[in-house]
Amino acid sequence: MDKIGLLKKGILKHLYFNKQLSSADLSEKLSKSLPVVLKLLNELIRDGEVMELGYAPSTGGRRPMLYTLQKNVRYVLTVAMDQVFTKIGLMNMEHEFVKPVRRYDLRLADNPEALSGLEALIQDYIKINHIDGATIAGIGIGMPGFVDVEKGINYSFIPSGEHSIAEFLEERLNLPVYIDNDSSLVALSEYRFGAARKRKNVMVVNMSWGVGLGIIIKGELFRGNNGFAGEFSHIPIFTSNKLCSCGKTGCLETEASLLVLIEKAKEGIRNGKTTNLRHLSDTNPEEAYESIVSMALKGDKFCIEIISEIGYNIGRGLAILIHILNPELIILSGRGASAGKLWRAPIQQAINEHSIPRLAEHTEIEISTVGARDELLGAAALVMENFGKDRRKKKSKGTGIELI
Amino acid sequence: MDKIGLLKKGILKHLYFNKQLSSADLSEKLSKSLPVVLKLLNELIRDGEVMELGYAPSTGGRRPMLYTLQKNVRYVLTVAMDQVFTKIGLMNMEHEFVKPVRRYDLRLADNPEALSGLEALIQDYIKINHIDGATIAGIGIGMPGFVDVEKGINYSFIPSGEHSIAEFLEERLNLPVYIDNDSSLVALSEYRFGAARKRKNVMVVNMSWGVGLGIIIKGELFRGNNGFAGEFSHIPIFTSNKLCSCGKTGCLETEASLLVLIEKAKEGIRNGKTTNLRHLSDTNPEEAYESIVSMALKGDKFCIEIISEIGYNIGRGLAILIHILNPELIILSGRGASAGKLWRAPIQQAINEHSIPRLAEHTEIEISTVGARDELLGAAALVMENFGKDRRKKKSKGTGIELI
DNA sequence: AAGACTTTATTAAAATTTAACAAAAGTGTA
DNA sequence: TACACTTTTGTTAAATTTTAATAAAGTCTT
Repeated sequence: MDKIGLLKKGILKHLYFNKQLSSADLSEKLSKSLPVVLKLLNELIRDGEVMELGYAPSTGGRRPMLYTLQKNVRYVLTVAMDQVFTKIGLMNMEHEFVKPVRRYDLRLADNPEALSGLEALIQDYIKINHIDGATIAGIGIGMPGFVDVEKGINYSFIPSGEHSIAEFLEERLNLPVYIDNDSSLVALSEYRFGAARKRKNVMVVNMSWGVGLGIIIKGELFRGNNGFAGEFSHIPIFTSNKLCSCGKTGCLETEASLLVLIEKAKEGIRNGKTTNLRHLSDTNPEEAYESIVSMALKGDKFCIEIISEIGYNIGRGLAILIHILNPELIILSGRGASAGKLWRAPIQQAINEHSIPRLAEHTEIEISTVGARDELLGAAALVMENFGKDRRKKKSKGTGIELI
Repeated sequence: MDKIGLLKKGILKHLYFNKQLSSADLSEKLSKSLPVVLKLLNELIRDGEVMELGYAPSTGGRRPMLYTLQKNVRYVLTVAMDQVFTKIGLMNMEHEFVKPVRRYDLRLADNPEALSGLEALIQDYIKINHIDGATIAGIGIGMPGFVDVEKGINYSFIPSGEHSIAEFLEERLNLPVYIDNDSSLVALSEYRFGAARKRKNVMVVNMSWGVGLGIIIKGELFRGNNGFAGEFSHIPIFTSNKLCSCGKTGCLETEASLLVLIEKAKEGIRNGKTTNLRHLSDTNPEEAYESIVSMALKGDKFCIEIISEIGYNIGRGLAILIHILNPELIILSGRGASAGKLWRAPIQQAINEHSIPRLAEHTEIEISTVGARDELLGAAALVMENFGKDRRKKKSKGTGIELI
């Protein structure tokens, strides 16, 4: 794509994340001069992509014209995968679903056909909803596992050999495709639409069957050297000998995931603890978790207790994060955020006990309110994040050559 | 300073870190076009700051002219502080000392006069060595404690109230002053001159009386939100009840610093362990540490054992780092690096036991060879890192204003 | 050894930024 | 309330920078 095309996309990207901006705002965000920005804006208006919204109140001088996106010109196809289900939706430029989200069965574990299966689902969704490819900015896919975003490979699921999943789908679907780890996308949606907006250094904990971590550093998603950063679930901090799914012992996950919460609840019920909690489903952890939370929110002491235990353990992990990365904000997000402020006290307690006060007092703790929509929204953000970026990798040359 | 002045400084900065560069290299590093870079280079040559070095070998085309700095035109004043001593030196553009390094007594703990004391030392050094301020690019100071680089405040030592230490010294000395945490500077010098050159995501462990950590992320020193990132010493990962200097228990430092090594050695001697180690100084930990290392390097089994124990504990901490940040490289640096490869086996052992293999295998472990010069060198790098940067903070404006 | 391809340096053309100015509003003072 | 002064946006003109074109110097392939 040519240079000014990329710039126009850059404008659309910023308007996507900010709803309305003045030419001066865009000039600053794009590091381009006002004359250029205004020229491009007028072209975008002419093409029906952008519209004038009216004047903003003065901040002490002439009032700026505000610009916004035309709502129904471009869309993003979003995909959120977990171990058993794959959800697909279509969102407009105002972060709303314009076609109903569909939930497909697609098992990831030990499924050599996962990739072609995924392609078929997307094709199906496009076909059923009569989606015109020309209106699609791109496809964003969130998936569990070790994802190397740059190589486009998932080392845990969706085998694709040495080939890029993203490139494979791009060729088949003829649309830009971006993939990322689910926890990273939860973090991205908190950064763009949730409690982490405009913040620079934020840790987003994805409380779920494991404990994921999305890291925002200097206003960008940080993925580490191979895209594996944020493996919070498996930091070794316990001396109990519980075996973890990863083969080690002492992982945070063995004492602090929602699955552990369910285990504790079941054990309590077996041991005749005083609680209103009744039988919990063995096959549907989602349901079991929601029962525990709703009981806890109604004041059930046992449920509150076990949630506190989990929270305290999470807090121990967070204390380590605070020491190493000194973030301004930690957000508890993902499925587990529905327990809301029940987490706050035990987490804060653990942080107080295990951190240097000067550090802890500079880090806020927030519970996410964006919730379960997070991952599909994050996948959409992933697409728009890359909108207006040149995908071609520039070859790096060595410097400091020998003198002849 | 005007724009082209900053650009020229930018050229000098890159030549400082790279010795010799072609115009094409500089064009890429500065994101400026070749014609501009060549114009500026010619001006710098005319002013006697830069010289042509000759042609580099061809890489398949016309040979590029290489440029380098004139050696004795500009200097950097470097200061490295620890709890009791302050070292000051003067370095040229080839990272060599041009005046002897002087060691001054300056106690930091509970010293309300530390700041004026520091100023006096620098004044003294300038005076004694007849240094012409006009030739100095700036003053870089490394110091222990919680340092907020942006505010220029050290919250642990060198009380300056709410005022900036850097600005205070700048006014008094009439030279640009930059301060930073000692471990950050060790990391910076590894990044610029040591094993971390050209790497993007590197953790540099500063093995000393505590365990510091300097974090390089995306090719830049990462300091966290308040400059407190890298408090590796106090991550809570042990269940032993040893009280730490910070008031908590279980800190890495209580089981993994060089002071602990000395303690273990003394205890061993008291208990009559088989070792060639004799009496260790109670007042000079530096000397005690060096005795242990030299014995270990000669093959003393007991010394090797206790070094291994410390190494293993460090490794446990590193395993956590690897999970969270997925670095490409971890460097063991600082005072403790003199034990060299003795660290390697126990650290690797701990990492193998406590990390997911897929993660661990992507992270190299290196022992620093730069060694004790690190901190003064890092302070010089800090000055040049900021050379050619506009120091004025641009005021950030809010976006997304309401529509009228 | 000739022609195709690379890379750097110089120059000319195109594009962008900066600066200057005009327009529209707020602020302060008599 | 009128009028001068400051602030901020939008437009036009001048200056600068970048991109493209071209020349120069060298490597590589057949």
